[in-house]
Amino acid sequence: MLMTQGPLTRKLSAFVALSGDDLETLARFHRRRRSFQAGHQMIHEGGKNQSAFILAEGWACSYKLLPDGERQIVDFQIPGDFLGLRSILFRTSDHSIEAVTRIEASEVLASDILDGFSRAPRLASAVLWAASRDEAMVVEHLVNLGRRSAETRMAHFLLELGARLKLVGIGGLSGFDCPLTQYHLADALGLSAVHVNRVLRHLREEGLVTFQKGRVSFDNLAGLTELAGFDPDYLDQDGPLLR
Amino acid sequence: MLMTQGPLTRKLSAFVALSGDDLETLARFHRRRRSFQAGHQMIHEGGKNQSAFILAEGWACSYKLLPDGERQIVDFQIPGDFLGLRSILFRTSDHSIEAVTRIEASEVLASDILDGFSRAPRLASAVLWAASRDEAMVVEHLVNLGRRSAETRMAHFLLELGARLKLVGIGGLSGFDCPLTQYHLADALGLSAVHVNRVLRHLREEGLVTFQKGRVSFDNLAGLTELAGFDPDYLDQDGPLLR
DNA sequence: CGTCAAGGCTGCTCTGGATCAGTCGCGCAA
DNA sequence: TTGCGCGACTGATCCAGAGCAGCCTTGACG
Repeated sequence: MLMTQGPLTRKLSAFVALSGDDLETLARFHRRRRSFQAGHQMIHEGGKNQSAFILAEGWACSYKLLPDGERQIVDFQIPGDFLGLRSILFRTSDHSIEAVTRIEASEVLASDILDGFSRAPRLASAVLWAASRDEAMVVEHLVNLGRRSAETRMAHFLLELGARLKLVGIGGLSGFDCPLTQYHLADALGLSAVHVNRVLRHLREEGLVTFQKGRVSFDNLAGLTELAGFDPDYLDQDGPLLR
Repeated sequence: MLMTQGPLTRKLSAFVALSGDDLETLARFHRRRRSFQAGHQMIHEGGKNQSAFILAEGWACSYKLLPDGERQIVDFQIPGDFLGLRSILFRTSDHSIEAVTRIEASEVLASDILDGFSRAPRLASAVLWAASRDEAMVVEHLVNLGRRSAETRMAHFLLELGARLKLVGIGGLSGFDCPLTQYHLADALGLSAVHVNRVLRHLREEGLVTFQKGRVSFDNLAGLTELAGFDPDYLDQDGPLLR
C-alpha cells in the first residue's frame, strides 16, 4: 500500500529512512487529488496563501516575469517533483508555476506541511534535503546561463532533463518524449526562440541530439556529454544519510 | 545570554518561534570558532565529508568551476549566513567556497546538524526556511543572468547586496563598504572584468551609484531601483509563520 | 474544404559584450 | 628607490546571438 505512494516517497527515502509515522503523514499530503489543463497557472507570483503540489503526471514550469514582459523559466517540474514549496514557506510567492501539459497533482496546503513537520519531524529534514537538491539544479542552471555558450547550454540542459526523467523511470539513455516547445527552451536558456532553432539544428547536424516532433533522441550520448561537460551522476544518491 | 547569539538566531526566529531547546541546540553549533585568511578555500567542489560554517565576520563567495577554467560565482555570503549546507546534506559537495576577506566563523560538522535536527525538530523547519530564502536569491540571480542587460544586472546585484547588508546591520540606504574586486563582480554577473568597469563607469556618470575604493554609494537610490526593477522588500519577513 | 493560429525553420542585419592590448596608480618587498 | 604585481581603467576590434521579416507545415475548427 505505502509502497505505491509514488516517486516522491521514493525520492525522500533516498535521504532519510522514513518511519511508519513519517510515511503516514506523507500519505496525508496526497488526499486532495486535482487535475489542470495545459497552460493553467497553478501558482501566481506575488500571490498570498497559495498551495503547493506534488506532481503525479505531466510537466510544469516555474518562472518569473520581468517588468518589460520577458520571462525567465527557472525550472521544469516532472512527475515526483514537489512544486511551489517556497510559496508556502513565504507569505507571498516569489514565482509563478504553469502547467505545460495536462497535469495530475496532489494539492498540499500550507497547514498540511507545517502540521506535518511537527507531527513527523524527520519529514522536515527529508524535505530540506529535497529542496537542496532542487537548489543544486538551479545553481547548475545559473552556471549554464552565466558562463556557457548557447550550444553547451542546450546540451547540458537536455542531458540534465534526460537524467532527471530516467530517475523517475520516464525515458532512458536513448532519449525521451518531451512536450516542450522551442519557446519554452528559449525562456529557460535565456535565448531567443529563433536562436534555439538554429542551435538545435546545429546539434542535429553534428549528429549529437535530435529534438523533433516532441521527442529528444540522444544520437551520440558520449559526444554530447563531453561537449556539455556534464557529470552524469551529479543527481545520484547512494542510500540514506540519516537513519 | 542567548540573545547575543548573533544574526543567525535572529534570522531563524523570523520564521519559527524557537524554544529553549532549539536555542540550546543552535548554541552548540557555535562551539568551534575558526578563522581563515582572505583567499582560503573553505569548501572544495567534489570533496567529501566537509563541514559547514556560520559566518560571524567577513565575506565569502560560493562558486563553481567549469572545465575550461572559467568560474561562476553563485552567491556571496555575509555575516549571519549559513554556508556550505549542501556540502553536508550531499555526500560530495557540488560547489566551492572561498574567503573573500579574512573570516571568523563557527565550524558545523555534519553530525552536529543531523543530531541537532533529531534533538530539536523545529530547527529543521527553520533551516529549511533559511535555505529556501537562499534559493530565492539564487533564483533572482538566475533571472538576472538570463534576461537582464549588463547594466540592470549590475544595478540589481548592488541593490540586493545592499538590502542584505542592511538586514544584518551593515551599511544603510546611502551605501556600504564592499571588499569585492571588479573581478568578483565579473565572475558573479557573467561579464568580463573589462565590461564590469565600463558598466560601473556608466552608472556613475548617470549619477546612480558609485563603486570606488571599496565603497558602494547609492547616489540616486530611487532611480537605481527603478532601472533594476528591484522590489525593495522581497527579502523581508513580518514575523514567525510557525509558532 | 478553406481558414487560421502555432510552431518550426531560415536569411539578413546590427549590436552588446568579449577579447586583446595596453596605461596608470598604488602598496609592498628587496 | 626601484622594481613588481595587483587592480582600476581605456580604446580598438571582433563575433555570438538578438531582432526582424518572411515562408512552410500541421492541426483544429466552422
